[in-house]
Amino acid sequence: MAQHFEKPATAQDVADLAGASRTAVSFVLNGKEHGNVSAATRARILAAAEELNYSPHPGARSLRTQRTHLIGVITDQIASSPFAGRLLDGASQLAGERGYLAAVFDSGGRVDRELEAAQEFRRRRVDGLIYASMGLREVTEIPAVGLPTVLANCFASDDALPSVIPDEPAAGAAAAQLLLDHGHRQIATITGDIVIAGPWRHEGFTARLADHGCAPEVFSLKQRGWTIDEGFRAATTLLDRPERHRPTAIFCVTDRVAAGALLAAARLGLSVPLDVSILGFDDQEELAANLVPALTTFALPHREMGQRAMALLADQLAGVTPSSAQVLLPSPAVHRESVAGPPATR
Amino acid sequence: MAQHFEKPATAQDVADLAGASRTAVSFVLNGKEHGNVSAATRARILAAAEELNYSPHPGARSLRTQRTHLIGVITDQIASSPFAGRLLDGASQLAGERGYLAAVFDSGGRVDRELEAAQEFRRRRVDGLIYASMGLREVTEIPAVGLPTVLANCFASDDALPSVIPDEPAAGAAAAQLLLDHGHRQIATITGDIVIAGPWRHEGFTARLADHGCAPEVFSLKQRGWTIDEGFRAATTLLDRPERHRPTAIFCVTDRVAAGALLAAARLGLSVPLDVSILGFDDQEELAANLVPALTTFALPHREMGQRAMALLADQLAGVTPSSAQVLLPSPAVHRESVAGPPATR
DNA sequence: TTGTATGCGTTATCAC
DNA sequence: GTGATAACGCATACAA
Repeated sequence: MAQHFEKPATAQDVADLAGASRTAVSFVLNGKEHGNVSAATRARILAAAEELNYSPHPGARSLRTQRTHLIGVITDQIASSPFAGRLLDGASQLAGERGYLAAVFDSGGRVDRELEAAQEFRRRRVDGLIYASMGLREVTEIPAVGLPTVLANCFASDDALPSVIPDEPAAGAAAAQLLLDHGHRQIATITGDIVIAGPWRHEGFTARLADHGCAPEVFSLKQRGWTIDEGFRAATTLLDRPERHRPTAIFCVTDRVAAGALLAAARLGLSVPLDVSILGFDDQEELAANLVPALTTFALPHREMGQRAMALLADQLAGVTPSSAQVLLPSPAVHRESVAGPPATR
Repeated sequence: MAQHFEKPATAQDVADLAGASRTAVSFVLNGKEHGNVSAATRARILAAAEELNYSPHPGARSLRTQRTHLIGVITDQIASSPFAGRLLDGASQLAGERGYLAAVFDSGGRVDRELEAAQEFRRRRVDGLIYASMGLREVTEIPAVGLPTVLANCFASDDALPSVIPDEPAAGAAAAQLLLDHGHRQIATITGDIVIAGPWRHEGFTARLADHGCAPEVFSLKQRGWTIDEGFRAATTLLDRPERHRPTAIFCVTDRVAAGALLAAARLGLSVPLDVSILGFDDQEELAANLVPALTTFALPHREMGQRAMALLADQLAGVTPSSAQVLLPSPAVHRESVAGPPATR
């Protein structure tokens, strides 16, 4: 079965080899033979197509059908984010399964390049657009209106466009539940409102705690945001106390912050998770898994967001109207070593 | 200047509006008006095209010209590598500048998916292929032979395909020079042959040192590879000695190894860079910049590799024969805090 | 200098 | 059941 890449075969070639008409070939290969074609010719056509390694010329097809089976993916910064690859990979993979090809254009967060991307994709006659963001955010100006568009990891203010985003409150609640299940009652959080996800996570977290008659001590980061350093300082404040006033568990809004908290605990001579449990969020590659102890955290569903967004778009292009404007995806827990029960003495 | 995305205009529309022929339109828009078209009609055509926001239908064009202006990029794992985004972004950006659109397919390192990708791209009638690897490596089986192909961050055994890779020996030499320039003479290296880049870097490093009558103490990693843990143990061996037998600088084959070395120094009560300088390699995102002290290292030219590979391919598609089969790119130093001069007492 | 005609490979309509 | 035939939008050889 040698691969020959010489000159691609045409439908006419297939028809000739099969002793049939182009019409028959087209019908068979597109599954439109509604009893229009005999089983015998059908078989011959299939065999001929296989033999010639035939695949229809996408240009010709798009000329006729007005569809390119191309999807444009516009991202901000996502190409240089540690999570980004997974989202893109999920989107690309699902595109393949549905007969589409995904082309990615990274805007680097610059609006002018987003517009440029949209125009380029329009020139290319893409069938639809996916607009993906590195961090969860609300998006106001979506370029390239007029093309079917789905938002991934971002959402439109007015829900004008379908979007798929992580269910942050649910993840916060799951985080609370995890700590409650381990028996913790004296719980602190290090949080912040630098990005939109922070408050949402926190809301779900405190709500679930409240369900169990518990209220966390809240340390709110007001700095520029999310750094290891800030986590270190915040955790030092929370932990540098007599044992009975010290939280037995800290939920950190971010793995970076959690890394700082781990450092702070070590600096104070506290063992994690024996003296205090530390729970992160994000499952940031190369960080969470390599800390000592390895960080228990929650993984944002980046790959799944890419997949679902593409699936939504493919459905829409197939004429299926989306059941809901917004898809919420769970962030599964990643159990590692930084969370255990509270100290026996408490 | 409202954006109207209704029905794309055709060349005929432009011709009608300009009061000219389709031929003239085609000539003007493709720069083929070799004195075939009057300046007046030329101006009218340009104005009409602008007015209608005209862009030629790529399907129709590809049908006619047998070129899709599409480039397929096949990667292994690259979508989930921290460096990957930069390479892809560089390739994608340069593709845009040259009138191409890059579509990425991640094989996840699995050969069957590489073949699948090549076939999909062939079906799509891409004009050429870029084959990009996450880590520098020799590549044996390139699928989709028959299409113009350029290798990025990998190379073919027989140099059958043009490739663009980092100049590892030169980078090693630059690392040596950096330490020499700071006045170091008692130098150690932590290296290994787990990936092909290691020995190449090391070779350049020792050669440059030899030029200055210097020979490093070599600690060769024989373990599975590249981890922080291994770096820690290796550096402990090198540093846990009386001062006069201790190297004043260590060149680590990898940032991960350097991170371990930093830890080891801290554990031994040695200050970096006051007591010992640590030099890394890779400029691994989220790691090198966030270590304490921030790591001085070398940045692999991922973006540039993507750009150059795409440029090479575009040249080749334009009929320019590549000047050399292999392009070597430098890895610039990233000066941070972990390298200084040797202690004054030495 | 401009216009006309043809073919690229498909799909789909419509007589046969 | 099957086989001509038109049309999609563009580039270009050739006629005017």
